[in-house]
Amino acid sequence: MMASVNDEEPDCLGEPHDCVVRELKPADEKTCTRAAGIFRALGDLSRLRLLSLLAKQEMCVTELTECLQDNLPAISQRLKLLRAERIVATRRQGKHIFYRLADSHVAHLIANGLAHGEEPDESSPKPFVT
Amino acid sequence: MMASVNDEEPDCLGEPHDCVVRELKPADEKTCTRAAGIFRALGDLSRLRLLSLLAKQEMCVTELTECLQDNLPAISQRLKLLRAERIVATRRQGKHIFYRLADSHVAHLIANGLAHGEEPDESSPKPFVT
DNA sequence: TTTTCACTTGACGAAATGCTCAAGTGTTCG
DNA sequence: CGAACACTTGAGCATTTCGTCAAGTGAAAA
Repeated sequence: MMASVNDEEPDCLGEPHDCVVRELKPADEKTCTRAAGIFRALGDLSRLRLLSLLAKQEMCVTELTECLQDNLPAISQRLKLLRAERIVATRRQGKHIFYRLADSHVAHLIANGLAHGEEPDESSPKPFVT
Repeated sequence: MMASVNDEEPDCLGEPHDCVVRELKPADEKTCTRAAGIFRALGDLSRLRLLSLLAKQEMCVTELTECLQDNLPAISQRLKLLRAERIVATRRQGKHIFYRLADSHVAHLIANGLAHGEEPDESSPKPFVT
């Protein structure tokens, strides 16, 4: 038995509903993979709090440690992941390594997500963020 | 002993660096939590592919099953999570339940993330993190 | 009412994730 | 040079998350 794809197909599978869209394809696989990677990296409370700081200004690891009231290796681990996803970029200055958001696109994404998070809980008018 | 917050403080902790930002705070906790929840929901390849379809048009579960070539309970589970995060909304019509993106803000966020995912890959291959 | 259909849900195992601790790197300063 | 400093990394763990399967729900047809 190899019911690999669909394990219990509805009878209406091949039939037209009100709108027929069987041939519609999801976005390109590589695009989705990359985008999902970014979203996943942003989808963690500790990392997002960190990024909300970097959205305001460049900071070094020690400063982040102070602002976030967390321990340094933990923060460094988060930064490592964010670096791997190219969400943040670094710059060394003397003994310190300064982190910043990698580009304006990422900054836009974060600002947008936080703006949505600010909205009153249930259904509400949607202010626009560009 | 309770070295709960910082386990190995750098000596420069209280000292000014080139820019002093010790008092800078991350974004509001509730805001971050909500935003991280949304990002986490978008940060999964299967769910993002599904959402890239709903970004194009409203679809019922069976149609999604066809377009995504996946089994129905798996898709229903993903929709359940997306519903919990209020990323999608539903409408019943006869036997079918149609799903759509919950609001334009979410649509904007998804479009934005996918647009970023489309950009030419700067340098390194895939980021893999442990 | 009973049956069918389209979909949802709970439970469980496998895999991925995040944190902590200890050790390691690369830079600067004495 | 060697020591101190700022940060990174690897390993081990507890927790979370995801897909699968079987059973359940509610609307509509019979």
